[in-house]
Amino acid sequence: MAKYNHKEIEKKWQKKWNKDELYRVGEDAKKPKYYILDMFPYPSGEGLHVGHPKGYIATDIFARMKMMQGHNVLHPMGWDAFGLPAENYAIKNKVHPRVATEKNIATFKSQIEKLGMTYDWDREIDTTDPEYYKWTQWCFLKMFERGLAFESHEPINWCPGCQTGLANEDLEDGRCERCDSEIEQKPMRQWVLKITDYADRMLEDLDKLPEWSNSIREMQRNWIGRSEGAIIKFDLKSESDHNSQFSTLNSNVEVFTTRVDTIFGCTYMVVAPENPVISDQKSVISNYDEVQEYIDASKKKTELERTELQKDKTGVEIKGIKAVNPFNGEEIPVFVADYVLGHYGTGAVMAVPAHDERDAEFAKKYDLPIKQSVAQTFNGEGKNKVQKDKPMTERKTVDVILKHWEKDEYFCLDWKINNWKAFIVGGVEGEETLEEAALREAQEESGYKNMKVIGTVGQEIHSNFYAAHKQVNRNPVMRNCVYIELQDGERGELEEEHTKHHDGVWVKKDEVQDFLNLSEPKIYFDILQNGEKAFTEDGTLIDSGEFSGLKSEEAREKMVAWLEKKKLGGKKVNYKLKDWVFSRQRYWGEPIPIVHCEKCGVVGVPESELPVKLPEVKHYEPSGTGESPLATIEDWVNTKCPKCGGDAKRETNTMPQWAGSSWYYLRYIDPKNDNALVDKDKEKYWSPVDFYVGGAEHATRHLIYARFWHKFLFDIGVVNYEEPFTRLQHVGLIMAEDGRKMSKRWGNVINPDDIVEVYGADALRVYEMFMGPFSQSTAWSTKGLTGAKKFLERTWRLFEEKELIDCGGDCKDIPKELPVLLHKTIKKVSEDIEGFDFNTAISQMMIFVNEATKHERLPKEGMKKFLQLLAPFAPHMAEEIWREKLGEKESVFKSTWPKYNPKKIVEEKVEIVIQVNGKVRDKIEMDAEIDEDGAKAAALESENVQKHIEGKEIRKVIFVPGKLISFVV
RNA sequence: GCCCGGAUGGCGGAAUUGGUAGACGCGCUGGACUCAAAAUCCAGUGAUAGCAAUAUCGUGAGAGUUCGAGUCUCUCUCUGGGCACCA
Repeated sequence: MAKYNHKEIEKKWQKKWNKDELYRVGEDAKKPKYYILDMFPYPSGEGLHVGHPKGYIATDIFARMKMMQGHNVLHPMGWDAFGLPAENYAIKNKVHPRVATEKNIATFKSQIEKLGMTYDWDREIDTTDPEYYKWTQWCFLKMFERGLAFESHEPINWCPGCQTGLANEDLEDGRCERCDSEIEQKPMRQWVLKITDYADRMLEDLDKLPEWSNSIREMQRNWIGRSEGAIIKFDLKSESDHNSQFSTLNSNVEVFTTRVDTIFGCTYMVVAPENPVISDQKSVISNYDEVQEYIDASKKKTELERTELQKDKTGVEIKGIKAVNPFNGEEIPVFVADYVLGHYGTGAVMAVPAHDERDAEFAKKYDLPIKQSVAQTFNGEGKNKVQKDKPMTERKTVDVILKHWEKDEYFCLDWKINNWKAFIVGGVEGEETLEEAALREAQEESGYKNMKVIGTVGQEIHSNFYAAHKQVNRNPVMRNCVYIELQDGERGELEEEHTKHHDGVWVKKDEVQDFLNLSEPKIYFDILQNGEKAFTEDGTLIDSGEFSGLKSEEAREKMVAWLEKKKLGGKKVNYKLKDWVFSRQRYWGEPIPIVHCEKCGVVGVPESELPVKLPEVKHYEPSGTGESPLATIEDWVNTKCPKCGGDAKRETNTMPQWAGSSWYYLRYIDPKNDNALVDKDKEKYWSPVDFYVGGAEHATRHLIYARFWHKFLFDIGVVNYEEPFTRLQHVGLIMAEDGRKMSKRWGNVINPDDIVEVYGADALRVYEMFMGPFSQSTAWSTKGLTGAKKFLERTWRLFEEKELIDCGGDCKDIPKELPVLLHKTIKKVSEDIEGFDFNTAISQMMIFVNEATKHERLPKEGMKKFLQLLAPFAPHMAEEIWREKLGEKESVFKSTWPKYNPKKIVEEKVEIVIQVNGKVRDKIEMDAEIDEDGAKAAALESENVQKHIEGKEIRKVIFVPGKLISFVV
């Protein structure tokens, strides 16, 4: 052995491990199993760049440690190979996608193998292999049999670039995720999977996944977008020509709302352009042409345009009809506007501009009435809390915002008792209007004479509190606010009753918010400055008939019950998640195993005839007519109906790329089984996937689909547990050195093959794990890579140049700090690999190597343990030293992972920090077990501590054993 | 707009329950070796003042709690990600 030659070593051990079948695994009841999984890659034509294997390196390190800890580890790899790029490449270069795919897989595999991975290649899978997609088709048939896969003619997302329909999950900001084309809505025949049937279960079971990050669970919750509300029927009335009276039509419109409690504030209704009520009522709509014109215009807009213009809401009143609010019988106008979406809820909403921002915007633009029905509510806290045994009184008050006659200042009251800081507030008496009361109060409390009422500010607010000085509850105080401007400074004498409790002060505009200490005046002043926004939170119902006075939540329950009793609607749950549009009009995907028979209709291909193989075609181009290229192959399309034997045609749509990846992790368990998707016993042994590692971009696509698919397989008894992935970890990207994403386009791609050639696979592995926290994205640095390489070389030299002393477990003549450090290192590296904190694990190993380098003689046993820790990170180098230098007979990966001895990481002497008033003044070495008195005595001997304590009294001593002692003087 | 993260030296990043901020690596500076360079090794490296001991300041900004705050609370700024007219 001499110089560290990575090229020789790495090739040598890769060959040897392969030959010895080191990574082959089978079911072994004696060992605990561990299934660790990488998200399998799409084998693109560009090959891997150094960022791609980051996750694979991490799982490999993890897998190796688990192996050494005695687990039976399943760590497989495969290819998600159906998809558009291969097909587009085929179109361009006239190469069959199969050929291009095979070539790409070979490239990927060779790149991955050079990194020294533990993959069991006997279990390799490829989603484009008919033996694999047979089972994808089988899953589809099972869903079809249970009504979960069905044909639909609803308009779907159509990508004009890719010439295919897409699922919602394939869009990004209204554009095609793949080619960036603007998406159109196109009605066409589609296969759809009823994923919404599983929405609630997918939502609930997120709580069973504590080892998933909160952020991804939150993302899934948002994507599923469950909202609970009510359906309400509004009867329609039409205007008769003669007397402009409205008469009841035998028809109604259903709206969906989550805020039925605001319904007394509903002042109009809006239906989506797609809502069929418009054409149904054509005969009674007096401006039908205008309405139709609006609908046509909004149909021309793409979804993107409709949402991009979201600030500017447009709409047209549908004249000749009115809707009737079932709660109060009010007749309200009906509008058509494209801010209401056809595909969500019922495609119609009750508009409550006082309590919904979008409705408010529309109402302001078209000058529609705004009517408050829910009051913002404050409840007193502490001393101000309502006391049940004291009398309850209602009271109506007005807050007065009084502006100075020439300066930008406002008149406020500084209360001597209560410490309130507020505007003038007074009761509204008898028949007084708000304005009259405000004017009277302003004059009484301020003494100024000439003032002008400008208008009211904001909505009614309710306050519930206990007024201690009167010993009654104010329950509620219904407050409003009036804005008044002084005309001049003429002022009379103030009566004593108005000065004894508070002083009047002028406060500059910018300081008013800081001055005020009560919520209600703050809200009013904010509205005066910044304009009014709809109040969209819960509160107390007002002007809502029999429901007045209820809290929003209680009101919703009672109102839904009322609707159900009267058969005018009821409870309803809606989801943002849409059913999964599952057919693609492209070639390179799994054929959907369905035939269309003239007699029998849609018939599933019998299981015995699976797989339905993808036929050879001359052209892969999409037809553009919404049919897949398969439609042109007559002898494939024309077939016999499996039911009646008559003429039938095959389904020519193919499945989306997500299909094969929705269940692939199950096939690794039993990749060659021809009789079942997976053998039941094997499935029981290996599943679930204990740990799943991959990119965050799949949080709402692959991971939604796979969870759905898995739950379906659970329901039909293929798997024995409900959630496929127990622990989930995201890989952070590796950016290029210039901070941009690595891409052919920027010319900043680094190929791992080149790095392996120059620096070695081990250096690349160590570097990528050392770059930073695993889930964080970090820029590549070739300088940083040399640091990793240097660390490996220093480690190599340790075994090359130092004298290794073989003295059993317990060496007397070696530096005593080394065993302590070793056991600390064992602890840290083991825990950090488990937690995926590789950067700190490596840093700890560096500390160990730095210390060991200082000594000439090292304990052999300890150094072996260190080598075992290093082995998962730098497997080739570790194996070389283990076998060739230390002469071990078996692979280091067959050795047993070292355990740390808790007793050995306790140091005898520790540095105790001495603080005076929280500042570090000295550090003294003491016995680790020293008690407070001992530490205190030692600390007080320090010169520097004495200097800071001198002449002062020690008031308190805080002692943290083994850490610090702190004096407060 | 809403929901999650994040902000620490020249750079990547460390820091159990609040308890020595800057571990480890890169870079930089000086030195050793060398005819010289590379490689390697040794020392130094948050800022300011000082020969030094040491002192003061310092974890995006501002307030607060505490003997003590990168860590906890509130407000704000910037930034990454997700969702977005979802009624």
